[in-house]
Amino acid sequence: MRPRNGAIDQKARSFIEAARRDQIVQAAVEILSELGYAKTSFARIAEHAGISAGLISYHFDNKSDLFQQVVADINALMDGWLTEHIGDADTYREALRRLIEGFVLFCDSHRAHVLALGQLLAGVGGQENGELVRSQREQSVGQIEQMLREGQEHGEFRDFSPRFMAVTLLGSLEAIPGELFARPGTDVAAYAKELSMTYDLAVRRSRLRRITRG
Amino acid sequence: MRPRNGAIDQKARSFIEAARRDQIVQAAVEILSELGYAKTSFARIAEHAGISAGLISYHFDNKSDLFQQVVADINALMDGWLTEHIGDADTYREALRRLIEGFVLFCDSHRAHVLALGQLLAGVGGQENGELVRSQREQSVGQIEQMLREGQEHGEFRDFSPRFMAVTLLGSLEAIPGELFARPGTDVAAYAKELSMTYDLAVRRSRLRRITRG
DNA sequence: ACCTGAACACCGTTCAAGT
DNA sequence: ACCTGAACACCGTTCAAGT
Repeated sequence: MRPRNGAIDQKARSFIEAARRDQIVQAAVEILSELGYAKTSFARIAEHAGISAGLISYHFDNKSDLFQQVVADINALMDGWLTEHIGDADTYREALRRLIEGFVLFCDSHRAHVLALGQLLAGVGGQENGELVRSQREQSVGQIEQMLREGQEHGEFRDFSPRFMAVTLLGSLEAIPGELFARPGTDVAAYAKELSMTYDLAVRRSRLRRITRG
Repeated sequence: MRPRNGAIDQKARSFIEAARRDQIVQAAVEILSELGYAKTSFARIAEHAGISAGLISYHFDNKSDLFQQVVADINALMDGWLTEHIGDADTYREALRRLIEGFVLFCDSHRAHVLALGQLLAGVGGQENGELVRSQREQSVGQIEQMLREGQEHGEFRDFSPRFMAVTLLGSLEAIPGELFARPGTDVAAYAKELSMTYDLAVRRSRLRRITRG
């Protein structure tokens, strides 16, 4: 029958199927970033990719399935970028700095991807629509949360709710694509420095209580 | 002391037209918050309001016009709430604290409104779609930016780009509705305290340099 | 297996027609 | 002025039919 399409678990796909899915996702990213969510349709994606609209439905269960794959692919790209950027930081404080500055640089150098992602992350109200999108976001929160918690356990960060701080930081990060779009001339390096410094001030132990170190 | 909230250019409207528009906006808020953006259609809004779908098009130029009115109305509601909550704060530091905690409380006590807003703020990529939505956001950024700049001029805050910090803070604030939706049992009062403390740490002058204080 | 194009139900918008 | 319901072009999805 038809290929099983569940977005997340990588089912074994034929060479041509994998290629088609990549092609469609790529076209979706470009249309989303150029025309925005409202004007993004299967017809336009298909036209841009030089295929029929029906073929998209053949390779993806539905619109939501396609968009979830888009989000997953961009997240994977970003994850690789950030992992490489964080590298072997000696301290959690340094890792946090690199995470933040790395994210800003990623936004700057992948504007189309990050704009498309912004179009899709949207809200969290729709129940069935963004099920997997929400779980992707939950994963991002979880990764940041864990880094913050470990930093606390190593005595580098002050006492705060890691969950709360992860949500707060992620909010600040997700505001960046919109800002770069609204003000394309933004000094990205300066923005990155300001953001990492701001969160360094927000999470560090107070001077008075910082006794032990290293 | 607060900037005027230009709540959309109020065209002279008849009593019945104003009532209909309010009714339609109200229905849109409920459908958006309950079903999410994807499932929100004129047909469903009209059914929920007990009118024909054509009547919505009669009172609003188009879908975008309706949604912009929804955003404007919710923003006006929030603006009133925050203005009252900030009140006559003695210092900018205190005003910032009240702004942040007031916003968290607003999100908690107006979940439907704030969820609907989250569905609409979405991305910034679509060119014609969210024109006024973007300008509303720009206005929010501008108001926060001005408060931060004045706080700097009064020597209460450290040296940072007010524009950058406003965008960063607004990002953290806009992450709240999603978090309250994802974790309805969140301790809202504690969240508010953590957030205001976090930004207090982020913007205050360093202990060493804080000499004068009026 | 892979892909197209027609068919279907639904969408936002328009508009002739009613009050 | 206010409102309806039919008509229109477009949407996502399905599916018979082609390779």
